[in-house]
Amino acid sequence: MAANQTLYVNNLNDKINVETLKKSLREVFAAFGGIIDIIAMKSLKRRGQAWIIFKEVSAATNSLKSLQGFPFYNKPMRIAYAKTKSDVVAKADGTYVERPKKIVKREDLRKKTTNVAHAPPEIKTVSTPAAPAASQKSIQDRIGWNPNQTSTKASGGGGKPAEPNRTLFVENLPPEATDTMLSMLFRQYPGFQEVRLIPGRNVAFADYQNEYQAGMAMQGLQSFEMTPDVRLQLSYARK
DNA sequence: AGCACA
Repeated sequence: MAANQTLYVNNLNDKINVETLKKSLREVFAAFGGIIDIIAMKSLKRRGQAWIIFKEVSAATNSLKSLQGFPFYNKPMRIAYAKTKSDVVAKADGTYVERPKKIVKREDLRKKTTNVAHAPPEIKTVSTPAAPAASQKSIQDRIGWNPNQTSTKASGGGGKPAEPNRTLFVENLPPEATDTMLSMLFRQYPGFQEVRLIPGRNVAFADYQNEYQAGMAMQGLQSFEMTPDVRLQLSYARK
């Protein structure tokens, strides 16, 4: 696909409310350059996808390469260049031509309304503050998702497992893992407080409000497949 | 799976 300053992202978790999804996408992609807009919609045909419109093609290219397969709300992102130019950029180009509005067929309306009734409940968004906004520069320096990790054996620390407590010990992270990346993952679970990445080791600690919530997160994320051959290893932290 | 522009 030809390079484009707009990226097409799919395989997104469609249980996540679009507004929070867009915010989170922005957090992650903004590390690579200026973003003009992010478009995501929740209709049947369009959910699970988003368009990230960058100011520069180079930013699109870099983020495409580095974030391919990035675990985002529990699903690896699939990223490609968008097939066509976004309206905003065409407008700026002067190449924009009005496109005929989509006719909504009665069939589609019917589907839409029936589906509302049977729609699965949305995952409630956890009311934890977003990851502290690190400076543009520092994220840029530190983010880097390398999909070709070789898996390192998680030691588990050896010895007897720690008692359940509110802090999780996270092992087997790719060396380029960042706080932003990890908070994406852990903040989906209620009670999330913060995640601390330990520099130089492929390890982090994730705090929840109590050990019960930590346990839920541990169950949910245990062995999470960061890549086909790298799985997260979670245990309670030793104190 | 699905490439939009509210």
